[in-house]
Amino acid sequence: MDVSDLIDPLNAAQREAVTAPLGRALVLAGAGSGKTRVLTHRAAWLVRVEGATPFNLLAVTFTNKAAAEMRGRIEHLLDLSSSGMWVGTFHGLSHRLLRMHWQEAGLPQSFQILDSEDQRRLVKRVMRDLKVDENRWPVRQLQGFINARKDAGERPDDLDISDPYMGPMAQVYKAYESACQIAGVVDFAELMLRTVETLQNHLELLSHYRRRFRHVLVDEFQDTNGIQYQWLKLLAGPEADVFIVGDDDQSIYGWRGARVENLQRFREDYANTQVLRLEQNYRSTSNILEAANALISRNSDRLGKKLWTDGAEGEPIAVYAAFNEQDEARFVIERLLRMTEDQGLARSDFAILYRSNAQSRTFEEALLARRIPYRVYGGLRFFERAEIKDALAYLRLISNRDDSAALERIINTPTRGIGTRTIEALRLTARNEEISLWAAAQRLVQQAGVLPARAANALRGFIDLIEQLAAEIEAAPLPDQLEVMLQKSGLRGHVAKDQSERAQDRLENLDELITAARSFEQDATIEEGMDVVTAFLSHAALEAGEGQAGEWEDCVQLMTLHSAKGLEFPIVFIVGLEEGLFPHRMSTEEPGRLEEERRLAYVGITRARQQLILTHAERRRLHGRDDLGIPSRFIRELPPELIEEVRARFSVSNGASAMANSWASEANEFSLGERVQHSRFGEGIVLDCEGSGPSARIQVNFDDAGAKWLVAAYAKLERI
DNA sequence: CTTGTATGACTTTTT
DNA sequence: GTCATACAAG
Repeated sequence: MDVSDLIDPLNAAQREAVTAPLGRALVLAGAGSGKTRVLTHRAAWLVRVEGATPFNLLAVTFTNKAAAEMRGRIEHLLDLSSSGMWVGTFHGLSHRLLRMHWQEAGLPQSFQILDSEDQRRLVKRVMRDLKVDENRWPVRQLQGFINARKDAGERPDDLDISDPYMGPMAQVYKAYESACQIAGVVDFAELMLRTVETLQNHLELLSHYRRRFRHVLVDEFQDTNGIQYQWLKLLAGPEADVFIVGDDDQSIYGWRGARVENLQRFREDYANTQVLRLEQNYRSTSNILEAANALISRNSDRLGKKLWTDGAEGEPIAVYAAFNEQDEARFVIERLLRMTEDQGLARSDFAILYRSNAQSRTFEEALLARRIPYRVYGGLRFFERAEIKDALAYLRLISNRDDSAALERIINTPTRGIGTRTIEALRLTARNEEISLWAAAQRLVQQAGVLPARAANALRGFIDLIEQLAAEIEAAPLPDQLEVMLQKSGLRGHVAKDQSERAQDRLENLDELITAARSFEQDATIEEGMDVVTAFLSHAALEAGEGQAGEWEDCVQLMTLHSAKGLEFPIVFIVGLEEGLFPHRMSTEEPGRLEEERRLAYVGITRARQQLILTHAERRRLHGRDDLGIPSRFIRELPPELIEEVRARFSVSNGASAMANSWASEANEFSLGERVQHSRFGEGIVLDCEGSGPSARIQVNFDDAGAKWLVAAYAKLERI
């Protein structure tokens, strides 16, 4: 590919970014401004024009999906089928470094990765051992605390143990850390922190990588947290060429430790940073863009950026006030069906976005009832399913007997007569001797009289089982290892006898696991010195897989606003725009968190290419109770001239919601289901309304004359 | 030790 | 409404 092919498809601003002189460049790239394109073209430019080799590049993002896309596009631009490029996620690349330098990192060679669930279990275990009151310090909170400390780069010794509140938490952190070390496991945050520490403590390694990675590229920089920033600063030394791309307006992961300030900090830490802005949007109509601009302009402390387009104005933004969540779903689906017919759109052109996962259910039910194929993103992923994790825990234990987290998971799964008393005894010994549960088990089995005979026998049976499995499957291909293990451990039988219709699903999942192992063994490139089991287990933890199959099918897309980031759709519905839901109740108190909610709304709006439809419900059943919904402030913050109220109705009987709706003062006044009288057609029931102002139309099902659409301004309907 | 029922919590989520 | 956990009974 020619260099001009690299440059020609770009606009002036993009071109300036791609061809920026070596040094530090910060690209503030608005939604839909072609940031991924700029990043990948920059990488190709470095190789083509600046004389870099792919070997000199380090390109980092957050998700596996984004990393895969980035790699694919760069390789395509460079016409390479594979390369020595380090392109990946922060965690994936850290993992790679730790595998290569496990000794320097102080880890066992076959260390394993704890996912969030494993981590929570282990934190809980540690808290019980320390007799920390779980009512006062909920496990999740402690887990969050530990991760937040690690994300900030802090170890227990950096904390104040004497503080009455912090103290116990710091102790749990410390005990958790040593439990991980004994078991030879690391959590996600540890991957980052341990990498940073390893590089800091081994300057020869650091300078090796700095010499190698002369060009560092980072996407979604606004999502970096403290430790990731440190990580980048370490690897991108003073000499490196650094190219970062981000958008402060799309920072929606502050609650998980992301620090937008890192964008500013980068400018301060790296002198002579060239700041470039990409403000031309190629995605959305100008109506959509203007709405997004108006909304986000209400936030303070922005780095400043205003999106524009020379595209068409497009449709106004439709706002629909539903009575309840069923009506909301009905409206969305009817709209959707009508648009597929009228405009020849595919189902996959529609996205339904919501604030929280619980909202998907109503839409799923409605779609199911109409037999419209759909796909829900998020939810339980493949490698997170209980039966899969049980199976993997056997592999973990076989490959590392000290992995106590794995042992606890399966010591009595399937049930083999090892109960809490026995496990309690193991823990006591393990804690006193500072050894793993496995070592404790061996010790207790050998010492007669410590355990009741029956428990000792059961435990011996378990130890023998693991040893036998280990001997038997050693050196076998991975899928065969799994097969033998599933059979001999009794896990498959255990899953099969679970009497619910889910048993079948679970068995299929286990088969799917074997299939996954087979294709992994065939396709994956495994680092030198890493055995295939370790690689497979790491893969399972780092890439938990999709939640649902069937990506190829043409279906309506349902997802949270968070998971929509980075995607785009011709038609976008944002539903549940009510105070308390979106912005979420828990984020309305602090101004900072409210602004993050607003950015989330901004992200949602800018997903839409052609049309944006917003809905809110007056009543909503949430957590099993009925709630009255006030339309979200985010609707009010949009310029009224860009909005078309599809039908705003007032529930006259209800003072609170009528007041809530008072902002929509020009809307017509009939409710769905209300009985009305017409001079010619007689009595009927309001079925539907559309539009607002003089052109508003209303559909009434008359008792005698049947369903009719009427222009509200002329129909002179009277409420009965 | 297993099973069933009561209780309470309950944004967002990638790695 | 649903999920996970806690506790009591079998």
